[in-house]
Amino acid sequence: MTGRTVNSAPAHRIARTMARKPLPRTPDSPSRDTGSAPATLGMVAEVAGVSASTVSRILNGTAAVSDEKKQAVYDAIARLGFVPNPVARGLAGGRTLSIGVVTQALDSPFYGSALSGIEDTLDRQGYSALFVSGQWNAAEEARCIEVLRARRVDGIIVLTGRLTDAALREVARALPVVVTGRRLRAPNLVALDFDNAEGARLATRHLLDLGHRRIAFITGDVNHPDAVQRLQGYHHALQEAGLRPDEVLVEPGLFHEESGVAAMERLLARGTSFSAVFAANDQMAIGACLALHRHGLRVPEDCSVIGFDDLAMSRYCIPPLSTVQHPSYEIGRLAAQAMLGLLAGESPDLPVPMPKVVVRESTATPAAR
Amino acid sequence: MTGRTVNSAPAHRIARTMARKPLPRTPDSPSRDTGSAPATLGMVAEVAGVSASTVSRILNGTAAVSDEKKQAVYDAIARLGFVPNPVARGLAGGRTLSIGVVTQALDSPFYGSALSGIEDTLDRQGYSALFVSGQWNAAEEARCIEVLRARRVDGIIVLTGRLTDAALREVARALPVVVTGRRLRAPNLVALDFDNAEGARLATRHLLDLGHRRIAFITGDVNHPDAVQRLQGYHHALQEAGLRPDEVLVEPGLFHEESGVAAMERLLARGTSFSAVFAANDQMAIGACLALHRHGLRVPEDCSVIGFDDLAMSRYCIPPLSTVQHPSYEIGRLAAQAMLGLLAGESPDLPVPMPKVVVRESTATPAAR
DNA sequence: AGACAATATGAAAGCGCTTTCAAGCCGCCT
DNA sequence: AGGCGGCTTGAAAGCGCTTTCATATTGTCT
Repeated sequence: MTGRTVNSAPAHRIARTMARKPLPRTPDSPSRDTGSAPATLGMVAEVAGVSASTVSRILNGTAAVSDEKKQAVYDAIARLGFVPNPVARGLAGGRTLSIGVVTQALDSPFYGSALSGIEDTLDRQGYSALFVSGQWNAAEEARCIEVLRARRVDGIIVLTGRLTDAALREVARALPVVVTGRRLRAPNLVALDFDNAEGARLATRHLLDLGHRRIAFITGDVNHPDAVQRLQGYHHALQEAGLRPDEVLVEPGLFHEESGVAAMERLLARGTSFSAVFAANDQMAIGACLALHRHGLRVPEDCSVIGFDDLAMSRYCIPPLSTVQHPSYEIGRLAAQAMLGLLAGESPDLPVPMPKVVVRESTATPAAR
Repeated sequence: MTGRTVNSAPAHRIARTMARKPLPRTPDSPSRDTGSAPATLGMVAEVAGVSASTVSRILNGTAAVSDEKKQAVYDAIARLGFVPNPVARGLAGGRTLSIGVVTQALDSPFYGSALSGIEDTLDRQGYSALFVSGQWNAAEEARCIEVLRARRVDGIIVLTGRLTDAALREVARALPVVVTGRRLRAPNLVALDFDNAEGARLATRHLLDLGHRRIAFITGDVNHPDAVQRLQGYHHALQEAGLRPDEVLVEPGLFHEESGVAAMERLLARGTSFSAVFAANDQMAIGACLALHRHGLRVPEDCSVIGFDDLAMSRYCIPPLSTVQHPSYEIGRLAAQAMLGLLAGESPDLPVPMPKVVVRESTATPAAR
């Protein structure tokens, strides 16, 4: 009866079909709580001796209900162990109590903690997060958003991402949107922009203050807005100090460790001197440290290194990495809060923390020569 | 009309209520594709001149349909940009094409990549993953599972976790379950057990082979099954080598970097000699390295260090960390595959990769004294 | 040629919940 | 005392889709 064969169906269709009613569940002992089919609102109504509408009203607080019935309903709910079905709720009410989150990678140390911040905040309000990763790719991101919309999420949080502002605005016409890592004004959308340029300026400034003059910079992926802002901050600090940026000291990176070692290798191979390097994120800074180490150069004695992001692990590098605090967990939390605000019909205006440099042991006064 | 005030409603209720129809969406230009209400199956049916049932059948391949109508329907789908609503699908069909994943933390380098493996695999089959984190806490995990069941996921993947086997079996009575990090047989459940003890034995063995005799061990959180298995493996290797485990060399840790430095500090403070240390995971190994560094001890010259997990970053430590390969992405992938298998009514039996030691630069022959 | 089995299709009944809509009740006003 | 407004409540109509069930069409067999 269940194992109907469907020849023309694609593979996963067959799977779905066969999976139907996977457990014929023994239909004995009618009202056991675990194992038996979950209670429905209708069952609660019946047990409580009221109508479904009343139960719904009590659940949602959408209308006044007499205390007497309220009590009866609560009792019935407890007795049946009833939990409202969010799927049905989503269909009927148009809300699913779930928020889509477009991230770039689930396994990135930076985004990971932002996701954590989002989850914690949302969960507290009964919302669930649906994470999908865009793999640093605009097309993929667009697909993610389609998936999320298809799943009828109540709102979408985009962590940085490569979509155009216009695309985001378009999405916001249908759904509240919170986006990090860019400045953008649009109805039904809030942008949480972390001041990357300022952070980069501070990092460079820290190096300058220590007395460094030849400061190399390892950029992030230049397709990524954060990367260009950080480069600007680096330039800005240099100019403030009356230094002329030297293109020879700027090496492209891709935001991951390997690109950090590669960039440092190139810097070293080139033979230009520098006494410090600023990497556009901690992962590349760590890679750069390793490359220096391989060349017998000590950090910070022979070369100071500063990163960006202040990943949890940066505190445990050898030597512990000086870096710029980029509070990802906090940013995740703020993004989630902003979303909750939007959902509540407000136009939240949350203060994004300012970057701060965290001085640890990878930066020092340049060696006197 | 929309801004009805509901005094008795709790805060987030109000939010929900006010959020209704957040965009009165300009009801102009009737059938634009973006922005206007998404197409429904009914609309497709109408445009194609067939019944809804037929469209559904085509979509699901649940019955033969004439090529002619099929074509008409495909055309209509394309024209309207129709995407089936998974919420409605979930309600009607009992399936939501979503899989719940109970993890311990979203921001852990180890779990992060497992999640990545799960997402990649599931996504390819049209499933979405719903990640919730149990924060290393059985009660919280149980709550997570409740949330997932309430959301009517089609199955649940539990990454390790602290739930009892019995609890898991119980969950498996209602939903297919895949669990990692334990050995367990039950209907409708597959357990993917990585051989932690063997991995630990190999790591210890590696140190022994190098000539180390006094090998310290930093355990993981002893409430965590992985931790005890790894301790067993350590003991096992010692015994194989005819060495008597010395309790003085075993220090408890909590699986994170800070606990690694603390454990190493205690080891050092104690004054007992050892020429190598095996930490139950890479994060603690990294912490241990830092503590050694702070005491002016070099790795591996003064003390060899080996970790466990082979995190992406371990390759970039200074020195690059020798460790045991624990392919988390692959494990995530396998877990997802197992779930798909279960959903297809099979009893998948997937081979979990065996641990392998990865020798890098943090382990070496003990210094001759 | 008539009967019977396939085959293709549509109508309709849900899935579990929200939300009008309308009705029943009560108390208060003039 | 009659009527009107406010409160509580239930019936019923969906939300968008799947899945019987029944009906029409065709083909096949004797």
